[in-house]
Amino acid sequence: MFPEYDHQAIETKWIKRWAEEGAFAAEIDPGRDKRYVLVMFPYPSGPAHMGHVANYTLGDVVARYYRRKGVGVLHPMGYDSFGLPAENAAISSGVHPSAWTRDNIELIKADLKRLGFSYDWSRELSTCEPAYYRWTQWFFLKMFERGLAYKANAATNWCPSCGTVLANEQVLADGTCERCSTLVVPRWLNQWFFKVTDYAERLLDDMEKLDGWPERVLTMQRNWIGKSRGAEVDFTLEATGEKIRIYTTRPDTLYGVTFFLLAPEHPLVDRLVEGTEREAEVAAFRKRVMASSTIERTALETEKDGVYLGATVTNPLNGESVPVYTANFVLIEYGTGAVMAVPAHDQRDFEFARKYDLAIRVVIEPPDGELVADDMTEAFEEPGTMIASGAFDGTASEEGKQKVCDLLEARGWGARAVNYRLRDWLVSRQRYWGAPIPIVYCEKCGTVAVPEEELPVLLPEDLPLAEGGKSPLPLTPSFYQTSCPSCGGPAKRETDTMDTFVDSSWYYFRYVDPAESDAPFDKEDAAYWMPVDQYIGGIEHAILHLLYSRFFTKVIHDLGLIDFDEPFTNLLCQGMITRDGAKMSKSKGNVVTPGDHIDRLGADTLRLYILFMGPPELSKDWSDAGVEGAHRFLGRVWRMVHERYLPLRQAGDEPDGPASRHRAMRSLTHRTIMNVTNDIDQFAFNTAISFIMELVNGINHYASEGAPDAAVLDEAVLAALQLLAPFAPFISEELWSIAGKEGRVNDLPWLSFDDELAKPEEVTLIVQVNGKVRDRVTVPAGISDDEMKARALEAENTARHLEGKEIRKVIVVPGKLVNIVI
RNA sequence: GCGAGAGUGGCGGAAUUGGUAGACGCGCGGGGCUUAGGACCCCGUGGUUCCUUUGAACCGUGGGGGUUCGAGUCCCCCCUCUCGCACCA
Repeated sequence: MFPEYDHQAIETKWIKRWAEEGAFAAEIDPGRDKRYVLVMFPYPSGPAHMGHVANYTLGDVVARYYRRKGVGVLHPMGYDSFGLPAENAAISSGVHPSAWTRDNIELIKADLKRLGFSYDWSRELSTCEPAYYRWTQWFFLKMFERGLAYKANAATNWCPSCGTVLANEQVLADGTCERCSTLVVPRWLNQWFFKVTDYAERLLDDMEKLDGWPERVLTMQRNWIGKSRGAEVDFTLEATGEKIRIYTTRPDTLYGVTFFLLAPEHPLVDRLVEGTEREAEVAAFRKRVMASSTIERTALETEKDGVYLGATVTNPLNGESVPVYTANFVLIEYGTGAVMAVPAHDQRDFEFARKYDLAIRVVIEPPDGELVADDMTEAFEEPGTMIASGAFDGTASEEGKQKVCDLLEARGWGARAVNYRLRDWLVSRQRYWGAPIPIVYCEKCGTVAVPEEELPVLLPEDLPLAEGGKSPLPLTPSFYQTSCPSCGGPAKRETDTMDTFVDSSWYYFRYVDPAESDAPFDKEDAAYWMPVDQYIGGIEHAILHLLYSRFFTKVIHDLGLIDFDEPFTNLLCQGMITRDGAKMSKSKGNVVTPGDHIDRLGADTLRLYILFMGPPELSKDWSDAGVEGAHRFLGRVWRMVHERYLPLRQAGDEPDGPASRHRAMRSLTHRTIMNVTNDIDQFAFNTAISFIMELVNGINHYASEGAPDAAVLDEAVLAALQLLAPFAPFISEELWSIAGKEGRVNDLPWLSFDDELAKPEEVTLIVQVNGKVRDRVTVPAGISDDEMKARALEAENTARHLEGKEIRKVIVVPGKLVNIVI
């Protein structure tokens, strides 16, 4: 008898062994190719969940594979450890965010270690540690120096539940907070921003370099940046003669302007109605609009609404006078906050015109006929031919755009312009558990940067949360009272902290040298390891984290610290793990905890199953029965070594059966090496595993049908263990040593295969008659087309179908198929 | 509405360049071992029909057309689902 497969003992043993032997340390070796394999670091909110297991297993298999391919691998791990959940936990349970966070780091770390991930643990980092956030603050200062960090009044997204402002990217499509699902409301506040818009063009253009990224992520980023080309045009306010600038993408429709719109927040609105009978009405209107949530205001279904402002403007192109309204659908933050309205060719303007009985003038004629304004049911927004447009009549609208722009520029009425939907990144948060913004306000000197050598601005970790979960920082004089770095006089610190997305926008640089104390990272180390060769993470970060990281990398490039400007060469977006088709969540009660499965079935089983479930990028539904199957397979591998392999080495019987039987086994072995290698290269782990399963089944058959050839069996079993090692490293390592082999299987060079051996000796020839499969014939591999034809024609079942028929054509696919056309 | 992706057995999913549809696994059925159950091993498993058997025929990759000797794969039209963006002028 042989020992049972005791996954707990085996896994405990090898975790310890690998740690003692420093098996996964990343070392710089300029003579060797490198791979930086990174999986998005977790937010430590408790033990690991299945999404973590799926993500980190993927990364680990890739890292282990590359290591065995002989390249230097950097595979690090850390924690995104500042953030709101820590404060929410503090509110509900009274634990300090700092303690809560550090406890959770220990919980998730324990799970990550149990899963056998091959991290270089010496590089572990945590964004809430002063040694780390010191450099987050340093980057803020660099941004500030370059005018990329600025403070401004702006309409912000306020989450009433989180009690803080949010970045645009953190507001979901339904207008709710991405963290707590509360409806976000607008607030006009003085806040810190990063000038991402300065980089809009580069963020867009450089996507060309990202051919290792999924197309859908690039599309999402492209849409988010939202570049549009058009023109800015100055209209003249008739009462005062001052110019009001608008932005339009349709300069070709300038002759169709019949009214003019201002965003309710536009500063001109107040001035126009001040002291008039409309003042109260307009004020009430604006109050109503601004009070509605972002979602209400931006929903397509929201009815067009507006108020006449009692003013008129002149259209520079035709000198016409049109009325000025304020309207709910005009956004202050896009373009200039003022819009020319062309109801015939813009759906929103059309609806507004119908509601307020304003003129509709057709100036673009559709290719297929005339358009009558009174009969229109919707705006005509497609290209056409310009009409009722003076000298431009008869011009195609696309061409007209250019010609009108030429005229605008020639006359000084306007100019070509580009606009982006992308807004500057709002980075200040009225929260406690984050990196303090390193700024001081002095009555004399104004806004002053904290000098670099005074970093970090330490976050006091002994403060309880204030009333209602608010940040204690503004209430703590020992924190905010300071002296001005410039004049030495009394000054007040900024009490806002940074958005946690700032912390995570540069962490991958820190891993190259997390102990570095003179800089955020060592330039030479970064030159070796960066950029990240393979980044892996959830699709939910397609915009937020990935866009911010790209921005940071470009800034770091411009600071002269690196000579590349994209952080992630290849990106794999992992699908979600669901249960019964639904996202796992505590409220639904469908959470599957990895820890339980590791205890019961082992980390190897869990790793293997989660990869076997399906392609990485697909979302996958968890099955308890399925995971049992993976465990059963590992049991078969265990028995294969103990029942088939070990006894044979003692017995040494003469091999049974013809040479072809043994040659077929070798062929399967080599074919499996080929297939598994190809599949891992393409991240097709599910099929790679199924090939290993076939090999193991094949070995068991081979060894049970008669005495195997010792060398053939040796080759097959050892190959199976080596191929299995990246997926199930513990059992592979254990069986490797049980098989009496030296060293760690996880360190062996990746297997190569023999092309000739990988080809089977015999192939099944498919015989079709008129495209329908009628017979299968086993033939030697590599026979000629003529022989194939002959064998096909004499096949028994084929002959029946050919009886009395005339053969018109025979198609031969070499080595595969013969199709007889009758 | 715009953009991206996907529809294959009871289930998860396989199928270079068009060339055996359903690999591998789960589940299910049958058998072995066992006092019994579990575990394990062996066999079977898309549907329908026919046959005593060996077996055979037809249907079958969301629906409908098409190209081709041959279509899950290519082309056209349609349906459904998922995800992202949605008053950006």
